[in-house]
Amino acid sequence: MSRPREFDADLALRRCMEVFWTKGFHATSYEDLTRTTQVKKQSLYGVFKNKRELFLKSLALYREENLSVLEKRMACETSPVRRLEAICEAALYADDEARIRGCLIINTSLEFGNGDADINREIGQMMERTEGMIEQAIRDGQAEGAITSRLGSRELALHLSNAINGAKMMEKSGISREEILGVLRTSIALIEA
Amino acid sequence: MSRPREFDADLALRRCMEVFWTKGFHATSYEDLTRTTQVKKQSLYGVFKNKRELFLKSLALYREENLSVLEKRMACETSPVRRLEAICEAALYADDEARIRGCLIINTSLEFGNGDADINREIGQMMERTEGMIEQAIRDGQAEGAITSRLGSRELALHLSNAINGAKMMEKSGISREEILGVLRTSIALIEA
DNA sequence: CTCATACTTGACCACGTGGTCAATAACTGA
DNA sequence: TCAGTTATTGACCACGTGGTCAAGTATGAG
Repeated sequence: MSRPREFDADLALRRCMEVFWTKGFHATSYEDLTRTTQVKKQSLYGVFKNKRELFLKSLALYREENLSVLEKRMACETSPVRRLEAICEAALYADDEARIRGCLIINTSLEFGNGDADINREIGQMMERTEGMIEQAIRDGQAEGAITSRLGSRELALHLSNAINGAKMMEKSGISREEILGVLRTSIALIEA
Repeated sequence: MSRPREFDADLALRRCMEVFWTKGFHATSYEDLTRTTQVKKQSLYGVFKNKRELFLKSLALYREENLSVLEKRMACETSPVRRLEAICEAALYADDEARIRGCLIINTSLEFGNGDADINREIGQMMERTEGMIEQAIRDGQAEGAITSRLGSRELALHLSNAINGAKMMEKSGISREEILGVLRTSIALIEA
C-alpha cells in the first residue's frame, strides 16, 4: 500500500534516549539526533511528532527499562536488607560513562522543575514505583525484625528513596562509585534494627 | 579621570544571580539579564567579561550569602541536634517562589555535570563547608551522647548532607515544605542515640 | 579649557536552533 | 502496469543566541 519505513523506530528511539540522557533535553539538537540515529530529521518527525514527543517517549523507555532491571535484581535477593542494598547498587551505574550521565529521570526533574505536566507525570511514576518497592522490602524487614520498627515503613522508605536521589545527584559530579555506595550503606545501616 | 559608572554593579550582579537561579545558566539570555538589571549588555560586559564570568560571580555570591545565613542560624541554637535541624530548615526555602527555584548550587551541579573545573570548584566549596558544619554539630552531639556513636562523625555527616541534597532536589518538584522537612527529620531521628 | 579615559548605546554579525516544504522514491493493491 | 500512499531527502525559514563594533558622552586631572 505504501513505501515501507527503512529504519528501526525502536532502535532510533533508544539512540535518541541515550543522547537526551547524555546532554539533557534543551542541549540536544536535531543535529545530534540525526547524527546518532543516522535517520534524517523529517523521517524521525514522521514517527514522533516533534522533539518534545520524542523526549517523552524516551523518558518512558528509560523508566520501563530501569524499573524492569530493578525488579529483576530484587527478585534475586532473599533477605529484605539485601534487597535494599540491591536497589542502591542498581541505582548507581557501574561504568564511568553512564555514571557521569547520571539518572535521566533526576536530570529531567531538575531541568524542567515542576513546570511541565507530562514530564511531571513521567517522573512521578518512576518515583512512586521505586518508593513502593523500597517500602515493600522495608515492611518485610520489619516483619522479620531485621529493620527497626521505631518508625513507620513509609517514613523509612521516603528516607531511603531520598538518600538514593541524593546519591544519583552526586554520581554526576565524578565522585567514585564506592564512596557514594558507602553513603547509601550508612543510610541502610541506620534503619537496621 | 574617566566617566563614572552609572549603575550599581553589586546590585546588578545580585539581579543576574536571581535570573540564573530561576532559569539556569544556558536558559538565561543576555536579553533576560539586561531586562532585569536595566543595564545594557555592553555595560554589563565592561564589568564582567562575559556570561560565564558573570555566572561564576553569581555562584560565589549565592554561596557566600547562603553560608552566612546558615552560620547565623546555627549560632542561635545551643543543642547539637537542634543545630542539625536548623541546617535542614535553612536548606529549604520558605516562600513558594524560592522553593520552585530550588538551590542554585544543586541546579548548577546537575546542569554542568562535572565537566567544568571552575564550576566544580565553586560547588565543591559550598558542599565541603556545609558538610564541615554538619560534622562539627554531629561531633558535639556524639560527645554529649545525643547522637549515636555506632558510626563515625564523617559517615553520619555524609549521610545527612546527602539527604539534604536529595531534599533540595525534591524541593523543585512542588512537594510541600512540610513533607520534605518530615523526610529530613527522619534522617536526623535515625542518627540520634 | 582640553583631552585622555572609561562608560553608554544601539546597530550589527555569524551561527545554530526547531520546524516546514516540496520534490522524489519505493512499495503494494487493483 | 499503474495509481495511491507513505517514506526520504535536502533545501529552506524565521528567530534568538552570545558576542563585537564604532560612535557618542560624561568626567576629572592637568
